Amino acid sequence: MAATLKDIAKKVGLHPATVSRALNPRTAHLVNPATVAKVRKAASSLNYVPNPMASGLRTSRSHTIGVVIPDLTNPLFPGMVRGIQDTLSHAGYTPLLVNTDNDPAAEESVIASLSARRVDGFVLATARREHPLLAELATKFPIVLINRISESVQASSVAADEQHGIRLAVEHLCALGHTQIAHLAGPAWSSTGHERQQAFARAMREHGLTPARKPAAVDSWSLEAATKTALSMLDGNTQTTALVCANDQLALGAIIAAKKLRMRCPRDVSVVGYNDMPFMDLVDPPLTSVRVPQHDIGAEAARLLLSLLVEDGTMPVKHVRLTPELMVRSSTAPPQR
Amino acid sequence: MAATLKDIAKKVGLHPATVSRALNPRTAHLVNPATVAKVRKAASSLNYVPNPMASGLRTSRSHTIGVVIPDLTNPLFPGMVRGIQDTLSHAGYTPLLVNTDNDPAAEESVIASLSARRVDGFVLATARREHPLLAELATKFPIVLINRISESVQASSVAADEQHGIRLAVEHLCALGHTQIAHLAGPAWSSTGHERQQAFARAMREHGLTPARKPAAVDSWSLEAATKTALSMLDGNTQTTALVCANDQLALGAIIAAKKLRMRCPRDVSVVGYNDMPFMDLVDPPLTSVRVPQHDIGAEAARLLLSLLVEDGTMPVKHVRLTPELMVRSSTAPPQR
DNA sequence: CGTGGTTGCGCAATCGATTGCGTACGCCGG
DNA sequence: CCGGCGTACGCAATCGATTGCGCAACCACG
Repeated sequence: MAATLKDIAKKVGLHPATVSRALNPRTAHLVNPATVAKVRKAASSLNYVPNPMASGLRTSRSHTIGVVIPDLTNPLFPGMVRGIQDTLSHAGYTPLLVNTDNDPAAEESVIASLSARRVDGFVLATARREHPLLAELATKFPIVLINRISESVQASSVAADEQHGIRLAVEHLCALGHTQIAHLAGPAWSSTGHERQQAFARAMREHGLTPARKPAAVDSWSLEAATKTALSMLDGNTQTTALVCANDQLALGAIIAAKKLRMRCPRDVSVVGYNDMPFMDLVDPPLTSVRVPQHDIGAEAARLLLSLLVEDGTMPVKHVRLTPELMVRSSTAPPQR
Repeated sequence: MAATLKDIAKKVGLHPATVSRALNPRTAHLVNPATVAKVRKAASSLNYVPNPMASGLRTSRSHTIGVVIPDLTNPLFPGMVRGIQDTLSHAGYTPLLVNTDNDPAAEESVIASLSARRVDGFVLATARREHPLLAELATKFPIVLINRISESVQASSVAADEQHGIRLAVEHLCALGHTQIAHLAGPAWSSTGHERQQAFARAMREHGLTPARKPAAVDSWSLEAATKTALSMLDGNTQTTALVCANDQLALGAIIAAKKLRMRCPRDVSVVGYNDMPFMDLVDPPLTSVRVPQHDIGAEAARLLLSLLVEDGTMPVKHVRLTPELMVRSSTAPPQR
């Protein structure tokens, strides 16, 4: 059905090998330019499309990249995925997307199946701060971590500048007049949770403030966990006037908790989120949030991985940090005293 | 590096062909059970993983499926994608996910690149009511349409029962006492837009009502377009007390338009959405919306496609309609008269 | 005219798995 | 003991593209 090199060869009266070289930009210089032109014309007239399985078999490169996401239905990730796809596809690579549901066992199995597919590399958004599985994976494949990073893994990464993002949030609250600010922290096993907590402590110090209370950390990035934790943070606590949350789900949970306690946001407590997921401008109240450049994170990660693939020599590990910005909305206001 | 059939063959003293047969469940019966066991043991001791490019080259089946989505950042789709993935991966297939940005030119190019990858079939969420490209694709590949369908394409499909969904919305509004109900319709080129509009007209007739005004249709599924259209619908129109919107983005746009006109939702106008995207319970006001079973739609589509792949004989075209349910929240209330 | 270097291209092996065909062997009944 | 049959397995071709090797033709130069 589909045309092959042999068909083209027959049509132009050349050997398939010559046709192969003529059609491959990297080897076309070995072939007479006039011949190349003839071959090109024949190829397009036959609607020739190279068979990636055949070339992959020979070269043992599949031109596919495994993209491992904890949960695609978390609106943070589709933007990154699109950034990855846009960049990879321009380079002739195809992403193979999988979910792990934040489950390490599922992660191991999807990584195994992607390896079985002979992907050329990985982009992973599932890193934990301690992550032996990825540490080992990094020894066998080119990999790039996104969003969540891991110092225990010897690999390049692309993420938001958490320090900067949290500082924007704290500065904003200070400028509004808040002094009693607390942090609703993400899970400590996640770099994002950990770094944002550290960043919060530092930003508060920089402003000469002490946190309104010790940070409370949720055990998962879910709205339900956040609601529970925020309830225990806010209950009977009239001091705290502002909450910096480690992501938007936590912020939404905090707002729900506040409502349950008959506190109003932002009147009684200001809340800042992180990530600025879609529609956060339409929730009640519209959420002030730190916007991370999702598409850029994905695109940059893909670019990094592509350069790893060409430089089979060990390119130095590179940690890219992209700058977030603060979207100020109505979940923050001056404290009512 | 990786073990091959030949390595196993050498280890157990058999021919690679025999090993291949022993390891393939479909042909294992041709081999002595004792031999099969021996081969299996050797395979696992060598960590043998079959090379999909080699087997694909020989069999000309890639065990990959193209999944074509208009826009992954639209929260409607990730749920479907996950349903597709969950089902396909259990069957040993890998989805290849691409976006089209609702752009027909982009669609053509991504379909071309998936064909170049030699996918075994397609799941498409990009159908228009007239869609020559897909009609032609259906003659060359097994395909299944999801969410949006197309009568001009000879292919199976899985979608929500729009008739039922819209009826739920209209019934709910009637039960609240509304009689002046209008429809904010989606683009007519989309089956979802078209069917929901038809369904609205019929549901109104069934309740002995006439629409408060002719349906106004947006030209794209975007919040911005919806805001503009809803503004012109509601401006100077004090009759209409309720709006059935063709999806959630349109509903959000309608709410924004109402606010701009100093109408309050639900006090002055009730609004019903469609799809029930994530976080629609947290927008202001919490949106009453028709929930479609996203995961099930994806899973069922994948199942349908898989059965198309085994029955290379022409399985009859099948149109599956899954039943939506209404999530009642606070964007609907009895009319204030 | 002979030598050396370059250019253009063909040959054939190779990647790993699959599969049609052939054959050896064992078992059975006659 | 022989013919017939079925089971278990090997052989070799095949899928389509890539690539090391080498041949032949060509040019230039001494």
